[in-house]
Amino acid sequence: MSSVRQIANELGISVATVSRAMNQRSGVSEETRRKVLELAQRHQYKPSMGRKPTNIIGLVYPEEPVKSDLGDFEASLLSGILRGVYEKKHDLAFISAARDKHPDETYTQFFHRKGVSAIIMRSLGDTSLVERITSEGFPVLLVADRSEDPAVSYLDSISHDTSRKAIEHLISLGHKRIGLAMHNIVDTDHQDRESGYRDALHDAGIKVDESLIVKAEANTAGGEIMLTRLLEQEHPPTAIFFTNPMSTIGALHKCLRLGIKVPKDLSIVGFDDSVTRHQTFPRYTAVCQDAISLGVEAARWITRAAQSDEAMPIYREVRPTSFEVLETTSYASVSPVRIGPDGELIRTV
Amino acid sequence: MSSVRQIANELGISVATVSRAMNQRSGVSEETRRKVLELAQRHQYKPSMGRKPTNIIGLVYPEEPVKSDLGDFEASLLSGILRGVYEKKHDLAFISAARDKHPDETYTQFFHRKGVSAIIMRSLGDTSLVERITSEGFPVLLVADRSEDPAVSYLDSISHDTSRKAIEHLISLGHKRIGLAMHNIVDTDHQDRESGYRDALHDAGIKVDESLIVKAEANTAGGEIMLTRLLEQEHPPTAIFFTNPMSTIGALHKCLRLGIKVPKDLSIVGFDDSVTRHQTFPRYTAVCQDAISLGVEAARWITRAAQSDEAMPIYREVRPTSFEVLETTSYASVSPVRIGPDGELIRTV
DNA sequence: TCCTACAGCGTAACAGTTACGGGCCCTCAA
DNA sequence: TTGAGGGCCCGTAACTGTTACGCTGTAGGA
Repeated sequence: MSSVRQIANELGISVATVSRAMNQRSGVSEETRRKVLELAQRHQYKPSMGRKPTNIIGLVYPEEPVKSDLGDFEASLLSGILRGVYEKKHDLAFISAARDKHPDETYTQFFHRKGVSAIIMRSLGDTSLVERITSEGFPVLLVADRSEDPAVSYLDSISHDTSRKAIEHLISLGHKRIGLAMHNIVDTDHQDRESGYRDALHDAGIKVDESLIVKAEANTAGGEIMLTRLLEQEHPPTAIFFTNPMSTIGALHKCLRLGIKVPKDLSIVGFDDSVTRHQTFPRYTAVCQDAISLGVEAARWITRAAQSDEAMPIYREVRPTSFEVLETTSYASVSPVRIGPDGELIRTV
Repeated sequence: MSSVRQIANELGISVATVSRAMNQRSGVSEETRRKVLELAQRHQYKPSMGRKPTNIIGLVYPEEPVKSDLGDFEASLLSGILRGVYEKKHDLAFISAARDKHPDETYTQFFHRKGVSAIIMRSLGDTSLVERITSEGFPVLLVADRSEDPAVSYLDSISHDTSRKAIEHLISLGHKRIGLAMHNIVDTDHQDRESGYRDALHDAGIKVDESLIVKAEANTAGGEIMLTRLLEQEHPPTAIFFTNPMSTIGALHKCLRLGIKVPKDLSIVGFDDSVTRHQTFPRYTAVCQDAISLGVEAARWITRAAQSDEAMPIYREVRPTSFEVLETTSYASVSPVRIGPDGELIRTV
């Protein structure tokens, strides 16, 4: 209905100018460009490229560039997304949201210019971008996070109940001082895990000791740091819940290096996005989410949204996680270990 | 120069028919379609989509669908490729080579139809596809493998010399019976590592014992299997070279579980694509390749190839790997351990 | 005053795609 | 036998967006 020529007529300019304005080419005054983009937005203009429909799904990260090392979670999620997208005969393109978007053009215009008909978004803690894109009416699915905005569709996994179950498991083994080692970037997932931790302790009548909650980066170094920080305390915990796979790995290796026997001296509950829990020594008890199936499901929904012409109903799903007991949790130690000022191991009597 | 209308004229048909034939739409007889595609290939026809240049780089895997779990190497490689592609203001799309390519259309036509101007390919052991695409003149770079075909451009890392250095390191520590644990899918990388192993032993005057060379899948289970198979022998090795990160991890954990002291009882040299060697206990001595920088470099070259109009000169580079001594190699044990029929540990005197 | 340079824009020709309709052939019923 | 329908194949023409080329006006300097 609305074409380049229509916009040109309405503004009393030529189609060439409109096209130039749309594609960030030179030879257009800033004022004309702004008017064109503004009118295009009002008309919900979609370039239809000789009418040929495109079937590319975009995968958008807010950061630029994508952080150098795709973690285990991102890799598993991507595997799942690829599988789902291929199943529906679409392709997948990585799109950088920040790189070459013109400030005056809307995200809708930007994605159309890239030939992308719908996107899957990661938030990494900041959901403002997905809310803005949703408000433009462009089909977008937030994956592995949630948004307060009631218009945003998302697919997340919920770890509150399972985290709570994990802490209850520890309490049932006699643990009373339980540490919580979290990612220092707060998203809803980590809030979930923290509230599960607090609820379990509260219901068991154990007062939360804020000094037992530590935060660091979600990598092996962060795991070592958090373990050390917790065990250097005068009254160290007898069990720790790590909310991230990499920090769990780092902590387990630090224990091996220091001579801390897991689970005899210290019980550890970790988090797993795929099969990492089976690849450590000892295999760790974990709250598990299935990142692959999360990706598959996200891809299935977004391909449907890309194909349907009218707007999809808002979609919100939180998938349950599971709790798997392996080899790193046991009865609370009667003589908890702590780390001395020189890094040596001290057994409290 | 050659347009849809030109092809239509030459065949005495209409542009609509040509367009339909190109895009796998119905309403064209098979014979006409074949004639159109054949002539388009002869004319080196490139659809130029209203003259608008596309700048999407394709990432192509021969298998369909992409194997469910992107390994550490694939994830690191992808990180690097993304970084390089973004740096050059291009986008990256995953393309499935097998999914919806029409048998009669060439790969060049297929990629143009997808809006992809150049591709990076993974081989997974079979280089026939990249050779075929190269022969069509489409810009393609094979990454992390090599091809015999002199027309194929590739970027690989060579591990022969470094593998040899690793074995020489073991020999200098007094090891004489050294096991080789390989991936059961043979590509040039693994051939490299095997020949480095053989050359080092040969030059040291040690006869290769074929029973010390075992193969399995490149995952943790494969590592455990290979370790077991080697140590069950009557004259077990005192050191093992694992040519894959995941099998190295599996073997190290199996050692912890069995009570085999590394490196006192058994020395292990592993392989690393990123930073895995620092995330095990003990940290393992390894032949290291940098998958991220491999990806960055591949992306830089292919974006240049995508932008230049004429064909690029053939590009071939093999990047060196490095050898890093960490905590899993030491002097050859005087009383090598072996695994008994019931899985128990036996110390040979 | 005249010349040059450049930014901004329009005309027209180009690219590829598709709605519509028209032959052609086959089938089936009157 | 003939007419009606229907499906396949294809062409005409109208549509999409893009760009080479040239025009106009303005600013600056010789």
